[in-house]
Formats: sequence, C-alpha cells, structure tokens
Amino acid sequence: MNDNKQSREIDTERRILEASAKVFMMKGKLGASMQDIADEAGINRTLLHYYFRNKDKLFDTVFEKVFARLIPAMVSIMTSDQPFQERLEQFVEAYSDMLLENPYLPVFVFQEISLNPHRIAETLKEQGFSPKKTFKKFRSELEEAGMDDMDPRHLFASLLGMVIFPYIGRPLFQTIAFQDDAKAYDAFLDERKKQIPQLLKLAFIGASVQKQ
Amino acid sequence: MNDNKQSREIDTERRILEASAKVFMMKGKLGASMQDIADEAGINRTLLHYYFRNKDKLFDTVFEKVFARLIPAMVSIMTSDQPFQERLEQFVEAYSDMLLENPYLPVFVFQEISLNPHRIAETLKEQGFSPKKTFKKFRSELEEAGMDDMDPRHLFASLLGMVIFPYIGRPLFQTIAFQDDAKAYDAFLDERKKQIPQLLKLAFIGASVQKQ
DNA sequence: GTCTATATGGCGATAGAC
DNA sequence: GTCTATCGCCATATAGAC
Repeated sequence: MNDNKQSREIDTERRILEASAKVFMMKGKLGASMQDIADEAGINRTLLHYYFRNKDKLFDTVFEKVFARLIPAMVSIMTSDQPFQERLEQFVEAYSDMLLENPYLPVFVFQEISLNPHRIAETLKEQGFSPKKTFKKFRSELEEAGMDDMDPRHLFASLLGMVIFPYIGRPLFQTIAFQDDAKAYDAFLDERKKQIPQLLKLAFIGASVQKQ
Repeated sequence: MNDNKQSREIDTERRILEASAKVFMMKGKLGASMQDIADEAGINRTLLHYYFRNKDKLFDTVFEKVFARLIPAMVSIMTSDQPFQERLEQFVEAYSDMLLENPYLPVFVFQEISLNPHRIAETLKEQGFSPKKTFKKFRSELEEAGMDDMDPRHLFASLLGMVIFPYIGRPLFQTIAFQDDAKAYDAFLDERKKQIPQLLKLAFIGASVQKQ
C-alpha cells in the first residue's frame, strides 16, 4: 500500500547521497551549504536534516562511501595471483578508470584526510586492506625481478603518485603544459595508462641489466 | 621620530602574513577564522582588516606568496645547463627540501587551485615560467638519452607526482605502510630523494638497452 | 595604529502545520 | 515524509574612541 511512499523514500535518500557527493567534492565540506545540496538534489533543505540529522553526519556518510572507492584497486594489487608486472598494469588501468569517472575525488579525499587524519584507519580495516602482507609479497616479487634494493613502499608511493597526481594537479598541468586545452588533457590522462607501466617496465629492464 | 611606529607596523604586517600562511595551510581558507589568525599572530582581530581590508584580500596575498614557492624548482629544471639526469636529481632534491619545510603546502595549494583554477595563470607568467621552451628542450634531451617514445610531459607529470604525492597522501601512506610511525615516515620522505632518481636512472638504462 | 563595541548576514537547526 | 516559518549562533566587517 505504501509502496509509493517507500520507493519515494529510497529515491529521496539516494538523490541526497548523490547530490551530496557531487557538491561536497566540488565545493569542499565547508564550502558546500545544505542549501546547495538541497538544490542539487531538487528537494527541500529540511529533508536533509530529516534523513541525516545534521551536516556532519551527512558528510561522514558521504565521505566513507567516496573514500571506499580508493580501496578496491589497492586491494586487488595484492590479492591477485598474476605475474607482478601484469598486476602493476592492471592496477594503473583500474585506478585510472576510476579516476576518469571521479576526477574530483582525489582532491576531496586528501584534503579531508589531511584535516582529519584519523578517520581513515577504521575505514581501511573495514575494507579488508592488510598492508603487511601486501608489502611482504611485494618485496619478494621485487627480488625475483632483480630489484633487491627497491623498497616496495617506495615503489607503491611512486606508482600511486604517478597515477593520481595528474588529477590533483590538473589545473596546474593543463595550464602549463597544455595551454588550458581540456580535451588534450583528457587524452593525456588516458595515455598515462600505457605510459606509466612502460616507464616501470624500462626500470625493470634496467635493473636486470645492472644486476649482471 | 616615528621609527618605532614604522618598525612596529612592518613587524605587524609580517607577523600577520606568517600567521595567515600557517593557519590557512593547516585549516584551509574556509576553516580558518580571522580570530584564529589574529590569535596566532598575537594581535587584535580588527588589525587584520586594517592591514588587508578583508579576508579574501588577505587570503589572496598569502596564497600568491605560498604558491610562488612551487615555481623556482620548476624553473630551474629548464634553465640549468647541466646534463639531463643531473638536473632531474637536483629537481627532486630541491623540491623535496622545500616540501620538508612546508609539508602542508601541497594540499593547501592544490585544494585552492582546484576550487579556483584560473588564479594561477597570471602568477605563473609573473614568475617567468615558459613551458613551451621547457618541454622542447626536454624532448630533445630525452631523444639523446634514447627515450624517443617518452613524452616529456608524461615524464614531468610522473616526476612531480612521485615527489609531491607522498606529502599529499601522508595520512594515508603513514597509516597503511608505516603503522602511523611519524618518524619512520619522515625518514621515508628523505629517502625518496635518492629513490626517485634511482628509478629514473634504471628506466634510462632500460631504454638504452631496448634501443639496441 | 590599535582597541572596544556593534552591525550585518548567512547558515545550520528545529518546531509545527499539513 | 515533506513543507513553511523561525530561532540562534558565529564570523566577517565596520564605526568610533583613544
């Protein structure tokens, strides 16, 4: 009987969450007003409070969902049993695709966790990311590849930096290196899916040569 | 006669600018209140308005100064006439040192330019950064090194990403890879000054091998 | 130049009708 | 569940005394 109400309810909540994610990502937690979010969702401002009590709770809910998008690719790079270099490629591919669809995500997430560093620890555990195993496996694989002296954490940091930074630094890069040509920059972002693994591949070749 | 007043004046303005930079970087433009800044500077809140009229103007002044710190190392990598790989090393070194002293700078700057992408264009020109020449020179040097197929802009993006990202992602990395051990992470950041050029060096070796 | 006191506006939050 | 009306706070900004 109240199918209508229920479905409207679910729909409203979903619309709030989508609108919130969009507005929070584009304007930041403090820059976004409840009115902005209500407008984006096409609903009355009071409804936000009805569904999520207050701005903080709404933000927390949204942030957890958004932050979670960063994890799957990170988990996959350790659990998969494929050869090391293939996994690296897949990692870059998976991350790039996610970021191409969520270009505002990195700035938003890293801004928030730098203001509030502690909130991530629990979320990471909930998502089942166990770093110790990852880096141990990483290390033995690097040794097999002849890169004994490459700390796996450095490789991981470099990898993430190469993949994510072009999104964070887009306004800067696009201005200085692409004369503000957005389409050219989009193409550039897509190219990186091949360029990054290529750079790493060359490094592995270099390492194996130097080893001899 | 009014030496006292003048020097107090200069001192006050300098203290405001230093306090503003610190507070803005740690709390963000919107998170920082004029009262926060006044407290940090040890002065009355009204003085901020006396010297800089309003919060926006104060922020703009501070941002320009802070953003400018990103430029010199970028300029040096193109103007210097030393061998290519040495310049890469110096670039990493210079940037890392600057970031070790300004760890909050990247999040702050990239947050702001992503909210307000246009403000950087003029500043860049004022600082005398001419990207076209840079990348042209870059390209010919990459060819000499046997990396014909490496777009210089990709190399530049990778380089900046590897250097800067560990600062932006510190809360994340430090949690997942260093069990929140801040000292260990500081050491890690310092190590990157050697690790990043080493990775690139291996890639160059790999490229020259593959070329044959 | 520096302070105290005050005006102004915006935003989050809630009460209450429907 | 959804809307209208309203309350109260806090931060920016300014007026005016010293």
